[in-house]
Parts: sequence; structure tokens; C-alpha cells
Amino acid sequence: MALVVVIEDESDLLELLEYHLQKEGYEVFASLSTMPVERLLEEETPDLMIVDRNLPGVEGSEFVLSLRNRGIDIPVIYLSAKSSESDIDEGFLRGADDYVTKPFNYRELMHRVKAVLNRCKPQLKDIIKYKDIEIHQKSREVYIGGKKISLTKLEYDLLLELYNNLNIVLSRDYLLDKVWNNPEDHQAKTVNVAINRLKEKIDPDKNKNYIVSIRGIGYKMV
Amino acid sequence: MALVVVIEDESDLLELLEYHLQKEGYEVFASLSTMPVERLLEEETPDLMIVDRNLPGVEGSEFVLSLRNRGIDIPVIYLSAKSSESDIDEGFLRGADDYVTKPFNYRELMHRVKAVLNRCKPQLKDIIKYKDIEIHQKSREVYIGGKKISLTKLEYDLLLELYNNLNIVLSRDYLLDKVWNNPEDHQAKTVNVAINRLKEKIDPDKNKNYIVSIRGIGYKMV
DNA sequence: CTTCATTGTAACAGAACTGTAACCATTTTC
DNA sequence: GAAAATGGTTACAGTTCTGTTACAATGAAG
Repeated sequence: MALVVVIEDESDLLELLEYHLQKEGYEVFASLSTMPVERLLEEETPDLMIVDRNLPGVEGSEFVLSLRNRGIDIPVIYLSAKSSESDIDEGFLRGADDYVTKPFNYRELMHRVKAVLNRCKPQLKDIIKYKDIEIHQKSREVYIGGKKISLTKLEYDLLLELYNNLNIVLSRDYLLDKVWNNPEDHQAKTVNVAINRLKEKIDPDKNKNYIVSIRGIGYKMV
Repeated sequence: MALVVVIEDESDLLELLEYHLQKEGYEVFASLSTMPVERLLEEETPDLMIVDRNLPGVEGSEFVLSLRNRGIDIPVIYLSAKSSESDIDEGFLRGADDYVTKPFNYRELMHRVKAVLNRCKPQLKDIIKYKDIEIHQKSREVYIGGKKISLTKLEYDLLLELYNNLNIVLSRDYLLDKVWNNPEDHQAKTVNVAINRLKEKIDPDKNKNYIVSIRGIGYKMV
């Protein structure tokens, strides 16, 4: 179930929005101002925000812009009384995913909500590029400097786990847990060998040093 | 009402395109990447696609080419930042019906959209060609290097499923789910035998390697 | 009812993969 | 600078996975 945040300073309208969204089966966090949403964002990641552009204090678009600057890319639908063309363009430029002008009917809004949620479904990025490495997830192919190399399942899984924790040191126990099926049956040294087999394949000349060992701790990818 | 698909990775631009197209009365399916479109194509047949040539991951032209190979002949208008003559030629060769270079004005684009829609009457190709393989969907005939081979229903369905996921590794469980009627009644090993019977038929000399096994994962067609 | 094509299962063999252990290299500690 | 600890390298053996084949079960066609 998707979590939808609504920020609207007219309380009547806010209630109506909350009512309609709940009826559609969404979990709703309704707020009269941006501040409670700030607090919410520290703990949860909503799937969509519906924001009035004309809020007292902080303008809705300012708020969204500040979120975007912080790297928060939650989709946004703006509500606005204005409807002039130039205003809409500015709104889009400021990071909106859709735009509804008041007055609006709820059917249309719900349609747009559904559309935006569909469009912004978290999608697995198929091709990961990092430095000289390309990982094609669907085909499970790995390229180093454009040249395809062949990794075993274990090596591939290990590489992906390291990539997903870039610049974070992972202990051997952690890696055993994540990459191996039955961690209890294996000893930490097993990781050494696996790591080094992987290193040999992705960096045979040992001059790229994608994976570094942190003595006494584990390994990390940099 | 015509259904227009837009694939554009710049979300601002995507929104603007969607906005303008909707204003012209088209039903719009806007997407930041090709994947949601793949899913859409399983259920609907759009009348036109507007595709950015420079998409992250799969290049727009690659995507269109793969559709063409699958016998999907939906008209395409490319968007591109490039505008050199040679680039345009290549774009047309790869199955474009029209070509617009950024920056462009919307009036011009809408004009071209209308023109292409008028020009291209809906048609569906049922002959898939891929490498040496020809699949005639309506007659369920398969030709390898021009020579007709006879596949059982299971083999044909399996081939089509693999073809529809070109270069994507499919697990045995996935294949059981998709190709077999009652997956629960069968074991994963069953897939091995079916795959190898299919391989024997489409590549008896074992030198084409259309289907490769990915140890520990499953199979993929390349 | 018989025959044949199709498909699932089981058994086996061969190949690929991976853990272990022994040994070597490097770094740290005293 | 020597000892200890840690990590890297290598070879080998055991395990797991896949391909192949044979055979049985099923269902369709005649």
C-alpha cells in the first residue's frame, strides 16, 4: 500500500483530499504545513506527495525544491489556484511530476495519482556503471573496460554485494551471511579466497584496486 | 483516441511532452525508461512512440531495433540532442519514422506526431526474425536458416518465452511458471530436459549457441 | 484398441565450481 | 629486527550442477 503525503493549508480541502485518497486505498499523511512532513521524512519515505503551491510561510515549490536539493526524489503533484501557462512551466521546472489546478475534480486527481505512482515505481536499474565496471543485471554479464568477463554465480553475487556497499567495509561474517547460502558451514577464510578470485578476474593486472582489504576488518569496494 | 508512448529520461522534458500531448487529445503513456514500456506492450499496442535516442541503459535506438526484430512495427519518432547528418541517417536506418532534434518547439513536434499517425495505419507483423531464426507466430512455424523445423507446443512456447526475454537470464522456476500450465506439479529439472531438447532442434550442430545456461541461475537466449 | 508423438522422471557421467589446507608474503607489534 | 598476526596464492579434492540418455506415463490420432 502506497503512502501519500498531502500538504494543504485549507483544512476543509485537506480533509476532503484525505478522505478520497483513503477511499482509494492509500495510506495518507495529511498536514497543514511542511514542518510535520519534515519530521516524517526522517523516518519514512512516502511514495508520493501532493503539495499546495501556495502555502503560508514556505511556498510549496520552495519546499519541494529544498527536498530535491537534498537528493529526495519523491514524486510530487502540485495543487494550485493559478493556471497561467508560465506558472505551469515554472512549476514543472521546479520538480513536479504532475500539476492540478484548482478547482479540480477528484476523479481526475485520483487518476493522476495512480499514473504518477505507476510511472515512478522503483525500478531496478539494469546496467550499473562504476569506474571501469559495467554490470548488466538482467543478463548477469560483467564488462571491464568494455571487455566481457565471465564470473561464476558466487563471484557475481559477491561483486554486487560489494557494489551495493560502495566504500563501506564489510566483514567476512557479513559477506558470508549475505552471499553464501549456509554461512554456518563455512569459515571466514573462505571469503578471502573468493574475494581474491574475484579480484583476479576484474583486475588481473592489479592496478585498479577496486576491492581493497582492510586489515583486521574485512573488505570494501572503492 | 490514439495512444502515444513517450520515453524520455529527463523528467522535466517528459512531463512537458506529456502535458502537450494530452492537450492535443492523445492518451499518453510517459516513461523514464524502456522497461515500463515493455510491460505495456504485452497488453496494448500503442499507435506511436516518441523515444529519446540517448537513454541510460538501453539506447533508444537499440530498444526500437529489438522491437522491430520482434515484429513490432509501431511508428517511432526519435528525439535527439545530436543533429549531424550521419547520425540522422543511422537513426532512420534503425527504423525511425521521423526525427526531431533538441531543442525543438512543441508546435513542430505536434505537427509531426499528427503526420506520422496519419501516414501509418495500424499493422501487426507476425514474423519474428532473430539471427538465423524465423518464428511465424500465426502459423506457429519455425525456420532455422530458412529450413523449417518442427517444434512441439512446449518447445515452441519455451522458445518464444526465451525470445521475449532476449539476453535476460530466466530461472527454471520462472520458466516453469510461464511455460508450463501447472508449475507446482513439476520439478526444476524438467526444464533442463526441455531446454536441451529445444537446443537439439534449433541448433543440432551446437555451434550457434542461441541458448546458454547460466550455472546456478538458469538459461538465457542470446 | 493400437500406435505414435510428446513429455516427465530417474540415473549416470562429465564439467564447473568452491572449500580447505598448506604455504608464502606482508604488516604489525614488541 | 624477530615473532605474531593477518591476508594472498595455489593445488587438490569434494561437491554441486548440467547434459545426456533411457524409460515410463500420458494423451492424441488413426
